[in-house]
Parts: sequence; C-alpha cells; structure tokens
Amino acid sequence: MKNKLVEILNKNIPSLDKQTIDDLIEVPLNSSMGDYAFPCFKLAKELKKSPVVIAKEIAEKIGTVDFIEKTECVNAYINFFVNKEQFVKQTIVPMIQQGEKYGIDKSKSKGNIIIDFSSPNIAKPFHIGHLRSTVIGNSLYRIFEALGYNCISINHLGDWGTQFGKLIVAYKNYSSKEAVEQKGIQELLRIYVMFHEEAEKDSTLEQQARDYFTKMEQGDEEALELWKWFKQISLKEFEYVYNLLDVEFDSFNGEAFYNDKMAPVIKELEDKNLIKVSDGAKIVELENMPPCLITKRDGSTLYATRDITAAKYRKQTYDFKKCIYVTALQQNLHFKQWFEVIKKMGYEWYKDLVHVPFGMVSIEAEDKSKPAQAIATRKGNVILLQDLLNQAIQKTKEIIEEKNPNLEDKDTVAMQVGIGAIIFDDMYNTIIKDIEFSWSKALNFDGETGPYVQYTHARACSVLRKSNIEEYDISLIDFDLITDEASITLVKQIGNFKSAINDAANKYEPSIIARYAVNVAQAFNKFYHDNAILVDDQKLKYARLSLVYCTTNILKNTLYLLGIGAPIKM
RNA sequence: GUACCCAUAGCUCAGCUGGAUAGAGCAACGCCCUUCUAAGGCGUGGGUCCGGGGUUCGAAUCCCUGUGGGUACGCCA
Repeated sequence: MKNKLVEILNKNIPSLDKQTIDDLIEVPLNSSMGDYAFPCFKLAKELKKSPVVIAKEIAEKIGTVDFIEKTECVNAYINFFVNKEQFVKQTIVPMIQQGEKYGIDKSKSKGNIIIDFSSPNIAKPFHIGHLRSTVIGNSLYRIFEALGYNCISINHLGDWGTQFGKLIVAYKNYSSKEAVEQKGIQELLRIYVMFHEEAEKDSTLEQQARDYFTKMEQGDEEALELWKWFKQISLKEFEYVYNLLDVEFDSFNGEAFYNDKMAPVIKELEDKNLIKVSDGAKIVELENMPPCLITKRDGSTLYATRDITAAKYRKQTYDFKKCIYVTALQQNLHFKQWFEVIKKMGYEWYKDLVHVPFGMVSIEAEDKSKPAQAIATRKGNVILLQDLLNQAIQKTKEIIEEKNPNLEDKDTVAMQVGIGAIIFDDMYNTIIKDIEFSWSKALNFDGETGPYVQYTHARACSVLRKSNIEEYDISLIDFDLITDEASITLVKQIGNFKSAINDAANKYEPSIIARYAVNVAQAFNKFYHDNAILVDDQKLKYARLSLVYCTTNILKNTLYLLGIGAPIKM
C-alpha cells in the first residue's frame, strides 16, 4: 500500500525519485494524523515556496484516489488516511496464505553466513557471562536464516593454550581420575584455582605448566590424552546447557583445530612483507592502531594468529558472504587489528568480517549502594548458568501452581517460560549496553518480558482452539468488519514483521525483534481486551479470528527468532 | 597519554539514515475478572533528552568541544 502511495506522489512530484519519496513518507504515531504522512519541507527550497503552500498544492493535484479515503493538510504535512478495508486486506491476506511461513524464507539460497559465537573456555564452568554471546549469536543465526541465508554456527572453543598445561600439572598434583569423573568441571575448576594459589608459593609450577603445554604442541601422547579427556568432560557439560537453551552448532572447531594451520599463514605474511620483528616478536604494523602481534618472542602463536588463520580457513571452506563474531566489546581493538591485517594481505573479503560487540555483565552487589562486582571465576564470584536457569524454571513452576494449577505438562512449560525469560531479558536492550545482573530483575515476569510475549501467544492460541476453525478461507473474510482503533493498530503492528527482521539483521541487533514482539503483544492484548472474539455474529467472529490467527503466527515466529519456545498453554 | 563505547522520567531502557505534543516497562497510587487465560487491560503523577557551541526552515538524533562513567592499548584470550 505504501508502494502505491509512492507511485502517486512520484507522479505529482517529478523532482523527487521514488526512493527519496519512500524515505520521506512517515507513519505517524498518532492515527489522528493519518496512516501515512508526507512532509514537504524538503521541497520548499527548490520550489521557492512555503512548504505549507506546497503541501496544499500537491494534495489538490493528487485529488481522490481509490485506496485513500481522506487527505488532510496540517502545516507542511500531507496526511493520508487509507481505506481501512483495503489496508487490512492487503496486510492480512498474505499472512493467511503463507501461514507460519510468512516472513520466514528458509530457502538458504542467499549464500553462507558464518556466526562465530558462545566459544567458552574448556575446563571452566559456563556462567552468565557466556550467556550473552550464546543467546545473541543463536538469535542472529535464526534471523539471517529467516532472510534466506544458509547459516553456519561455529563454536570457537577456547581449547588450547598454557592454561591446559596448568590443568595437567594441577591434575597430577591435586586430583585423581575418580574425582574428575565424578565431579566434572567443578573438580577441574577446583584444581585450577588451587594451582594459582600454590603457584604463588612455588614458582616452579608455572614453568612446569609451560613445559606441559609445549609437550602438547609437540604431540606428546600422555599430555594430549589428558587434554582430550578434559575437553570431553567440558563438552558434555556444555551440551547440557546448549540443550536447555535449544542451541546447536554446526562446528566445534576451536583454537586447537588451527594449531597445524598457522605456519603457512605466518609465512604468507612474511612473503607479503607485512611482518616486522620487534623485541623478538613478529608484528604487523598498522595505521592509527597499535600493531598486531603474530608470534611471541619464543615463536609461539597468539589469539590474532589463530583468528586470522581461522578466517582464511573458513573463507576457503565455506566461501562466506559474511563472517560474524559475537564477542564482548572489550575485544574491539583485537578485531579491528586483525581485520586490518586481512585487508593488508590483499583479501577483499575483509569487508565481510563483522564484529558484533556486546556489553559487560556484572553482578549486583548484595548491598545495592555498592558498585556491581565483576564476574571472576577464580574468586568464586560467578552465577552459573545452570543455577540461573534452574532458578528461573523453579520460579515459573511456582507461578504456574498459583495461576494455572490444572495445566498439563507443567514441567515442559516451566522450562520454556523460565528459560525464555532469561533469554529474552538478555536481548531486550541494545546489546552494547552493560548488564548488571540482579536476581530480582531476572526473575521478574511482568511487563516487557519473555513470559509476557509467551503469555499473549498462549492466550491467542486458546481463543483459536475454542473456535474450532482449522483453516481460514480468504474469500469468506469480511475485512470491512475490522474498523476499530485497537484492531487497526494490531494490523499495523503485525504488518511490520518483515521490516523488523530486516532491521534486526542490518544492525545485528536481536533486541529489535524483542521490542517488536512486545509491541505486537501489547497491540494484541489491547485488541483482546476491547473486542470479544468468540461472538455469535459468525461473520464478525470469523474476521476477528483471522486476525488472531495471524498474530499467533507472528508471535510464535518472533519468539523463534529470539531462540525462545512458544507454549500454546501456560 | 591515545583510541573505542556509554550518558533520555526515581530505576531499566526505546526513540528508524534530523521532522508535527519525547515514548514503554519497573516501582508508587487508583480502577477493571457472572464474558474468549488478570503472567492481562485502563488511569494518575513523574523529563534543563549530561553542559556549551555549530550546521539546518527544523536537532534527543548530525559535527565540534567540555564533563562524568566504562573498556582497551606487544608477547592472555
């Protein structure tokens, strides 16, 4: 409908092209100012007339058009009031025709996009700090897939480095096979912390750890066996969390995977004359930035070396359209640096490397007047993700017992809602913002929250269920029965679904989907409150139900895009 | 010291590539369940959009600058 308006305006304002007109058209917040509005300020200069006069002239030229009921000039704005029936029909018809698939293109025809996210360190517990990357990455995966891309999720595990030397030494000194098998990561963490405590007293420990890591790099069987074992134990525990969160990875190729692939890349950098030696380390000098370190004095590799190598490998393997890295903002410089190195190597695809940074998570101090505490695994100042999720599930169970004790399959619903609340909360704000974790806020399910959206969806499902209508026949819907303010607002909102997805993708910002979901839910709840749906008047009932049906699909899909389940009862 | 990020209601935040009276939620207070799920809806109060310049017909939005907070700056990741 907007397109048609653009056509008409374009005919009457030849000096502006369609794109410009399209950009200028606004949707007023208040419907008393029309459904679309065109501001004439920009035309004032070239026409050398007051914008108010221009607005009037254009409005007169346009005259009457079939789908526009009324045109009104307010100051320099031309406000268009569209024909409600046509507007509703054009919005709703494709949604009914495409059902659940509306707005979701699963063709995977637009090429490959890699999303590198979650990437926890092996042998350390999964805490709320890891949640953000996981949840944001997963959502971006689903968003880009909905736009027709083939997404590849890569968990770039932190599974290589001196820390594993430390772990081996710690294991040998302070633990046993039985203890690790029984207690898993908890035991690994315990001995890792112990190692650092002991290392302060015994300075030879650090050297022993480095030696063990060197052994690993040289392929020492005993060391590698232990490393593999630690990795396995960690992965098993991570799997548990990923299952709860409903996150899947196409690849777990972490840092260790690139161990034997870095030498050729270093050679390439040397061949291209990009390497300089500084204090024994190999570096690439950059403009307006500190240099990028490629190898240490002792010749061993660094973070950037592995990222550059991984990027090259991924380009060769997947020929990606984009490679997206979801990591904390603190790593900004690191990514800027090595992206620049890729550029200097002459690869045009450096443009397709995207860092999606997010803000820090800290933990609210018990005494709220004091500053929040940074997460510190070694100091024990952590909130384990498992604990958080379990608390959320528990809280949800209590609410269900109170509000809907006869609900069937309470456990499944409690899981979907409890976890949904946590996921939603993490992505409701612009991801760059820091989060100060607070139990009371995380477990609040009122207002703009995941459960609110889920609840709205369940409510809508309930109405559909009671209607006993399975399919909607467009030819039987009287669109002119949808006229009230609340209904029209709802139609406008659900009509924004596709642009919300595009917007979220362009900005790498899942919060746009989350906010959109709340907007739709609010519009639906208002509609639900104002309009009885299951009424005796069959025509009216059918028309309103068609709206409920579309809303249900939209809500379900917004939740899906965020990685959240949509229970049909709660 | 240099670079990057942030600053909007008591709190947490929206505000699209500048546009018509700056919006939600939480918290507070009041109202609405004999009607389709009250995890809901409605209402009230609450704002020098950090300060100062500039660009513009028009700035919370763009530019410059100052302040406050955060983060990062060669052998960790």
